Amino acid sequence: MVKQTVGLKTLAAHLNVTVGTVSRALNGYSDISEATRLRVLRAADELGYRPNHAARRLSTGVAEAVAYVMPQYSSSISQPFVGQLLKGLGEAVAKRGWDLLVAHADSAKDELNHLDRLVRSGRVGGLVISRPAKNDPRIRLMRSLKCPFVVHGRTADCRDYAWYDVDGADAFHTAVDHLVTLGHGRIAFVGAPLQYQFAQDRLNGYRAALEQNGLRAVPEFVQITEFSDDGGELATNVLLDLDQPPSAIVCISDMVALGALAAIRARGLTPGRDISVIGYDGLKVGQHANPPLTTMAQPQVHAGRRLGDILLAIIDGGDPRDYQDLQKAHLLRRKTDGAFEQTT
Amino acid sequence: MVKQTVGLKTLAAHLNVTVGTVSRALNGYSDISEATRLRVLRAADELGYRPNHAARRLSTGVAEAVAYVMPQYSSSISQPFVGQLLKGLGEAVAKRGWDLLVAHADSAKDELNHLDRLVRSGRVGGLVISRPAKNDPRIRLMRSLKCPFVVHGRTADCRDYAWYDVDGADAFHTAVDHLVTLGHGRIAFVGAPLQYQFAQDRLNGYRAALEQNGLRAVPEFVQITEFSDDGGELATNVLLDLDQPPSAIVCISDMVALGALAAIRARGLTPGRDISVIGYDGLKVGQHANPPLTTMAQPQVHAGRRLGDILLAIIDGGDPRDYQDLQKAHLLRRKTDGAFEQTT
DNA sequence: CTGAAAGCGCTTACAG
DNA sequence: CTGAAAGCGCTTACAG
Repeated sequence: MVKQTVGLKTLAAHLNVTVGTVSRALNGYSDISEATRLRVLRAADELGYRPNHAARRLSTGVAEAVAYVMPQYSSSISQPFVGQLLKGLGEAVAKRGWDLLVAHADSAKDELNHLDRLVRSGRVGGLVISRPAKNDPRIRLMRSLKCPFVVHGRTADCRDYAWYDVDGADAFHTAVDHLVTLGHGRIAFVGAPLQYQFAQDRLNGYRAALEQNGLRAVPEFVQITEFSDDGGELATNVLLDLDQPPSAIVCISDMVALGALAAIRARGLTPGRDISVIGYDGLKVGQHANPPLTTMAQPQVHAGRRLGDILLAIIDGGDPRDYQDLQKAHLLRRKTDGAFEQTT
Repeated sequence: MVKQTVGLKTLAAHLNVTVGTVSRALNGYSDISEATRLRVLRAADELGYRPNHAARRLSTGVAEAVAYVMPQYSSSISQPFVGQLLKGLGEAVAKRGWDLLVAHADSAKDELNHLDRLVRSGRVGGLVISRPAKNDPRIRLMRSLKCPFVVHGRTADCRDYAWYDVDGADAFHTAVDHLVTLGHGRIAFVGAPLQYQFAQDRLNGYRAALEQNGLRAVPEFVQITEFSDDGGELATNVLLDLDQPPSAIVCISDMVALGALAAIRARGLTPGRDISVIGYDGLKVGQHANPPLTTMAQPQVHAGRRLGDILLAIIDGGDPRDYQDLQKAHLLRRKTDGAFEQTT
């Protein structure tokens, strides 16, 4: 509603030149006399000129904006990193004076519609998609629209697009190896529904490590549950009720692990002594758990910043396949991993 | 970069009418024959028409977008709620087909500049500003630009604009009252720098409750520290080192309270028995603390949704003073509040 | 080096 | 009820 008070026209009149000249001076064209350029720049600054964004976009056809697609799986756990990510992303696009939009939808279908509208109406010139499903329709959509995008995470086949991910398979392999070193042989996995690739990756890592360490894969030791502390608590209770319960549990996230700790404590057992637990994420709050949670910590690379830089590079014409960034998580030992003790 | 493939022109040609007619049909003008409207709507749907956003904005002058200004104080604690808030805000604006932008800046000066650009270039038609300082320059800016805005929180003088806030003074009054009921007389406050109004409000509530309960205000019992768990730990150590330490501590946030618990445990004391702690926020993770954290929980009203609705109402011409929403927090007892025991 | 003018894709009075 | 046309505020070949 704020009426555009000073536009190119005002500026031009003020300086006794045409709007074309003002525009070229402002946009750094080379065929403008230094004197004119300076006069224009000064006047623009003094009068507080702000180019009308819509007009420029209509004229140039470039959106000067990208969107972040909020993860659908919005349980408590997903929240902490959203703020961080947005901050980094914002920084990356701000360097160029571009805008950052956030897109969100309740149902998958709404989301596709929303994204289609966003890119086809010319609102955004690129997208970052987070937490993809195994065969994510959003990725197919962006492909068909030929819209630049980068994925935070990976799908089953991730050869042909840009992505940034942390190696979940490797992380769970490491976690299991660590527990084996501590003497554990009965190691369980508490995971989330496998439609999300990250859930599958982490399970794969667990299984591979079991096999490589010559451990038998006990079917009941794989519990798929809700991606939350409550889910973790439920699943852990099932594990503890087994005739032969595990002596260690790797959890798909710190939040799930927090639930596992609660279940263990509720039985009068001590996590880290009677049964080991390792989480994933490296959340700061894990440090305040009871006892402090051992976890596979994600590298503190600023994922948002990196995703933004990648997206801009692709928009500039870079080959998406040149931007595939796989980070490793590392073991952060706190107090919930301990040596196996042949008590019972 | 995706060329606008089907525009009004394509549609018009396809239907043998003019673009004006198509536009009017699409926008629900009343002076269009039902038959034409249907034909147009169908064709638009079939051809997958998406109006060019920039063109429409240039033509109508309305931005069809609002921005959320990320809080500057971006320590770990601020993150959890950002995701939630954005989701609610997104829902509110999506109902109208508007976009949600996020703005963020490192320095206060950058931020003002950024916001000025955002509104004066016509990118957004309204703003939600969170966590205001006592006399927030962003609010002054929006006023001078006559740009609609709603504040998440309040400043010292909040009579003339729209806001949504939780009553921090009341919450800390309640917390202190509760501790007094439990027999505590030496109650400390761990807070954050007072440039932020919420920090001042909560301190005010603490002080008012002290006075009303006839308790002496001990200057050393007010500790201003960094807004984080580390800050809470530091401040609590100072309190415990006092000749006459407090028997209870109210903390400005759950994250700060988590730090307080760590400091207490480190001395072999038991929170909730030897010394009581009450946090603020009602974060789920507090439940997994050692022991589970008693806290003043914020109401589960969807703040983002509410902020969005308020902003849109104001943009529609509503009087900002009609949209001032003060919610109350409530005491959520877990395990860190206990009766005072005259031991020492 | 600068001016004059067309064009980006919509919306919306104004005729008829 | 529909058409013809101006206009939103920029950018950018094209002349000169």
